[in-house]
Order: sequence, then structure tokens, then C-alpha cells
Amino acid sequence: MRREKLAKLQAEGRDPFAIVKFDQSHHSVALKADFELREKAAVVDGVAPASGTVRIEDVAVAGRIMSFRDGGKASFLDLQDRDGRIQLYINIDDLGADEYARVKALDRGDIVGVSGFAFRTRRGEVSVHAKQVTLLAKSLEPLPEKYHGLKDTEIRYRRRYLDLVMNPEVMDTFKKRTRIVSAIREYLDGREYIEVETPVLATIASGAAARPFVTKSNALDLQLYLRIATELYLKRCIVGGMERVYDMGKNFRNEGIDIRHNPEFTMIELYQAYTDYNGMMELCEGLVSHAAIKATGGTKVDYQGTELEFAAPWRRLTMIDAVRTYGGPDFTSVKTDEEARKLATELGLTEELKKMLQDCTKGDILNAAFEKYAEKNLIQPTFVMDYPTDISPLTKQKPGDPTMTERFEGFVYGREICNAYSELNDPIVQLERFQQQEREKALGDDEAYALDEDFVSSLEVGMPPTGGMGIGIDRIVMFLTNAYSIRDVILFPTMKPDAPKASGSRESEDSKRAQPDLG
RNA sequence: GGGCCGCUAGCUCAGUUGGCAGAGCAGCAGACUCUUAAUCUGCGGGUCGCAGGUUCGAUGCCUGCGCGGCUCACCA
Repeated sequence: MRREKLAKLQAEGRDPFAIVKFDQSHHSVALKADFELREKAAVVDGVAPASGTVRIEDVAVAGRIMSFRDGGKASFLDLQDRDGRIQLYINIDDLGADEYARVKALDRGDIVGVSGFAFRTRRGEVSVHAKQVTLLAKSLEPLPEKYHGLKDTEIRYRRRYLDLVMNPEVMDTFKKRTRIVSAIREYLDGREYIEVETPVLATIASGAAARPFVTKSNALDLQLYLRIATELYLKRCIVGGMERVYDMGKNFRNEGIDIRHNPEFTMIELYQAYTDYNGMMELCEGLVSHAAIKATGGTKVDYQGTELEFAAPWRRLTMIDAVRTYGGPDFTSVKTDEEARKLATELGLTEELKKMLQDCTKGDILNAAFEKYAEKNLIQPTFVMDYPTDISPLTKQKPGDPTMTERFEGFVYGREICNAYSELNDPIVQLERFQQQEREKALGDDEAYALDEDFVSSLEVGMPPTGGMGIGIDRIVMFLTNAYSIRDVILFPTMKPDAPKASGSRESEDSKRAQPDLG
């Protein structure tokens, strides 16, 4: 039906797809706001002008037709653009019988450009009285239901364009996302940070504990990895003298997918020479609260029914204190790995441990106790400071206590949002830490940090004392947009392909046969 | 990967203790020159996710598979 209409239009020389441009004078929401200002200005001596006399002449709006209220010789349509909706009014007297019929033959979902004047209807709706309506694109597929909208999560994620058309709160979330990203850049640029782009394709995937995606360069005949972190490259920039650098972009981790994890996600890592993890805490508070203000207008936000306050200063406590505060044991009295293992058994912590108990150090067990007792209780923004050295291979030790490092993670609503340290800049110690990671790998930890020899070489050239931090952008966006799932803040989340049609089966047979040649 | 739930018209959802498949919106035809979930009259619309099985008969029961959601594990 719609295809027939299109074919007819094309046969008549009215092909909408041949039109190349349309100049908008206004967007919907701004036009309505302008109109109300015009009305206020028209009030003379406290007397409002007669109904219907205020107009804004020569307006041009464009967008998608979302609904028809079809009257006999006068009709109303709702037009939706980027910012919202505005009502259109058409009547047969202004358009002429032929043109009026053509407009009535348009379909819901069609994209039109409209010129006319803005006015307020008798029922009080600011509208555009159309003098000309031009079809700019034909919609061949019917839109979802106008009242209930599009709810099916699978269609919403696979066909996000429909979700954006039908669900204004989804559009709003992604507009906020871009404001947050801009606010972060603005904040760092104002502090003389340099934005750089480090490799996405890397010969070594290191800088974090995660399994990488593997790919291959044909030109180099080389196995490559998609980056799991930008850390080691950004530190090379610090060695080179850039002093303050950041890279905001996608990281890729070949792990499970759930409400908080997408295989590709956006992370900012930033490094600042001549400061330490205390400097990073201040930067984190300032940066996140700045983003909150830019996205939501304030530092208090509602997240799933809980009010979160992002204004500085955030609560600070050490990992040991966090465990003790939330009902766990006091690790200050635990001196050896052996004592810690005994404690872990008594507390039933073995579930939380990632390795066999006999391979665990005091640090592993403290971390497990933190996850068990404290993590879920950290609702308001909190910095948990001083992580065990064993689980922090890129971090500088605390002065006077080689078992602990100057590292913190920020928690909100029981979830980690950032990870920061005073960066380890001693090349000899760094090499030892990598060698320890290699031993962990041999014990079966396939997420142990990979050795990057060139990175160690860069430290040998000399890196100043430096504070560094990584912040999960998607998670920040989740908190600032009240999103329950990470998929609600990623436009096109990773999905399995939809079930192939029967015609595609031969192709998939072919690709199956090709599989053994890969890798 | 495990567990639970879902998949019915373009969309939102009913439904069948196993017996011709339903509504609303959307669509089509008509009425209406201020409607806004417009209203009124009439009409069309289905591989009940896919494949097997049981049965006289399966959308419904059984098995397998696919996709999605939630959840546990892993991770940020």
C-alpha cells in the first residue's frame, strides 16, 4: 500500500527521495517557547490580545508525522522532530482541494517539511498552520502503536531507531549521554589535559585483568588484540612529557554480558604527572559532579528510588576499614598469608576467591572480604582506598607498607565506577610485578596482566610521579540517567544475530566450512 | 555456561482444561472546518518463534533448537 503510494508519487514526478534539502526555521519545542514569549510581549496594559491574533509568520518545521486527527475539511497532525512534537493544522481553504487530499494521503511515519505560521488553536495548543506541506521521505513500514509505544526489549535494542522514534525518554537519555561526555572533555580541557588516541589494535592486551578479543592482521600476518585498557600507552605519553593526557573511547573485554557489562564499553583513562591518588580523588569528585550538573542541573540525582549526592567531598575510607565497618574481620591484626587463609576458611570466604585457597595471599583474601561485606553497602559515592599490592600490579606501594598500594576505587550504589592509583614508576619493581603476574598465569589465572616489555623500557627512560584514573563512562551515564541496564545507555548494545532466514542457510554452511582455515 | 520466565496481527496484549484464532491501536473505505489516546459507521489483516513427537485433531501437551529478558557465576 505504502509502496504503491510511493510508486504513484514517483510516476507523477513527486518523488520524495529526489528532494535534497529543507531549511528549518525552528524546532518544535523552541517554536512553542518563542510563541509564548510573543504572546507575553503582546500583552498591553495587562490586557491580553484577542484569541488567535498572535502569530509567528513564515515558520518552517520538519519531522515525522506521528498521528493524524482527520477532520472533514480541516485536520490536525502531530509532527515530531529532534526535540519533541508540534501540532500541524491543515484546512482545505488554505491548501486547495488537491493539495489537501495529498496531505491527507500521507502516512503516519512519513517525514515532511512544513511552512506556514505559528498560532494557538481555540483549544489552546500552539500549532503550525500549514500553507505548504512537502513530503521529504516516505515511510514504508508502519510505526508501532501510538499510545503504548514500543516495549519489546529485543526490538528496542536491535532496531534502536524505532525505540528513538517511539520513546522520548530514550532520546533524552542519549542526549544526556552526549552532554555528559562533553562535560567531561570540557572539565579536563579546562585543566590543560591533552586528549590523545591510543591503539585499539594492540599486539599485547594488557593494563587490566580481562580476556581480550583476538583478531588478525592480514598485512602483518599477525595476531592482534582489541584493547582491554589504554593504561600502558597513556603512561608512555607521560614518559614522553605530555604531563596530562586522557583517552576516552571503547575498550573490549571478552567476558559475560549482563545488566552492567557490555563487551564493548566506553572508558576514560587519564594521567596527570606530579600528582598522586589524592589528586585523582579530587579530580574524580569534581569531574563527576560537573557532569551531573551539566546533564541533570544538579549534583543530587535519583537512581532507582535512591537519592545519590555527587557533590564533593565523597566519603573516603580504607579497604581495611570498609571491611571492619560492615561486619567483617579486622585485617590489621592479620599478619601472614597463612593467618589470612585460616580466616578465609572460618568466614566461608572461599566462594569469593578467584583462585585455590592455598594460592591466595592476604591481599586476595582482604579483597574477597571487601566484596563480601562492604561493596554492596557503598551506596553514596565513596572512595575505598589502599588496595593490596598483590592485586594492583601497576600501582605504587604505600610508603612504609609494601603490602599495600596507593590505589582507590570509587563506588556508587554498590558498583565500581572508577579505579585510580599513584602510578608505579619504578621500572625494576614494575618488571618484578609483571613476573609475578606471569606466575599467576601459570597457576591458571587467565586474566593475569600480560608483560609489556616496551612499557617497562619506557619506565626506564623515566616517568615522573603520576596519578592516573579510569572511569567507566557507561556507568556514570547510567547513574545520571537513572538507567537500570547498561543496554539503556548504549545505542546499539551487543546482540546475537537474529535467527537467519532459510535463504541464508547456504551462506552459513559455507562459513562453517571456512572456519577451520581461520585462526 | 547454569536456573527461571517470555516469544500469538505492524504495535500493545488477551485466549484456548487439546476442537474454525481475539480485542484495542495502526491499516483500508466512508462522515465530520479546532482536534490532541479525536469521534462515528463499515471492512480487511495470522507460518500462534523454528523443528520434531504424542494425538482423530497441537498455538496449547512432550523433546530439541533459536532469540530475548531477569538472575547466578566471571568481569568494569
